[in-house]
Amino acid sequence: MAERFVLHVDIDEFIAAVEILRRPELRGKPVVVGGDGDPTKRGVVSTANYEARKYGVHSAMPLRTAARRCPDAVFLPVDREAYEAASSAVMATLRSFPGIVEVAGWDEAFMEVTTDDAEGTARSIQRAVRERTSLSCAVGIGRNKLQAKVATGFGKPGGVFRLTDENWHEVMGGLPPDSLWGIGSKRASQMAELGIRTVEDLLAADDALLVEAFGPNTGPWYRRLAAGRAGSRVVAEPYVGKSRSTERTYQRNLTEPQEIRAEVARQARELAAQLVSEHRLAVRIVVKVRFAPFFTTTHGVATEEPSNDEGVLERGALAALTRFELNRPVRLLGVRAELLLS
DNA sequence: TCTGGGGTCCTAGGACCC
DNA sequence: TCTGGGGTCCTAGGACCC
Repeated sequence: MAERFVLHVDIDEFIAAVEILRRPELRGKPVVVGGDGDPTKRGVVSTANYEARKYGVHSAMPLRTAARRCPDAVFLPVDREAYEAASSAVMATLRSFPGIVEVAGWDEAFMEVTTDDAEGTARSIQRAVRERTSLSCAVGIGRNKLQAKVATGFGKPGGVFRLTDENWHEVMGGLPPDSLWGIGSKRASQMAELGIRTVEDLLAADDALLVEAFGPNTGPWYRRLAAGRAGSRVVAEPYVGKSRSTERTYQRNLTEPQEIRAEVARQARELAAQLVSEHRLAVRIVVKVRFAPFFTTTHGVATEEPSNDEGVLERGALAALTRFELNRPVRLLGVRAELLLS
């Protein structure tokens, strides 16, 4: 009997894999992609391949740390366009299967399928992706997005794993809460202080305690995560963004107010051009300043009217900038536009 | 040791209104 | 002298994800 399943497809070491496809001589060597490819500069690892991970290199690690842990690694710059092209090829392959495909990032997607052989379907997907893109993927099988997403982690690399109500408790019960999709390390530490050290503990936790610690919506939602019963429907419609932003970390800290203003103005104009090309209008402009060593604040202003005019965005950003006390060195500046939802 | 860039969603406090 | 309670909006910050 055909049943409904949610699958989660996740390309193995996606960015590194795309790079190695066009530089076959790198296969088998440790490869780290991040920043502009110079590991002496400010920047972090986007993806490391499995050879580099053996040395303890992982995503979001500072490039300098990665270089120290694995000095022999090949460091490559991020090339968005190449990954977007590879991603499109993967998604087109997934859409060739019957069912709903929801893109969830460059290298992952959810699918809602109806089948009497979920594992067989997952294997067919893996075969098609490999044939058409030369990329390898893991597939998680669940009854909702949460189960499918968590399942994929057990299938990596290249495998298939099923996680449903039948085995959720057995597989997840003893794991720490940050094994769940939506709970990170900060929440896990806070939970540990409350005596919640496993998914099972979280499931058994007192609702009032969770509400007090994490808020009226988030607290109960965490318990649903622990039960493996959360996640929205799989939808094919592309997501309509609510904001657009640009930001930049400078290789040397900025100290001159004039230079800081010029950079914020430049980013605001760049953002305006992006909004024009997407036919979107900003209703609010928010400026972000990260002071050295690493302290971040934001201030925003409403635009006089919804707009994507270069002058309006620049004036808004500069107005927001006046709310900061620029008395310390600045390592990052950013401008975000909150968009009119039509 | 040093910590990117692009996003989303939730929370909490204060303003404001009835 | 003392001033309730609820709703909504705005704003900044924090957590999380890829």
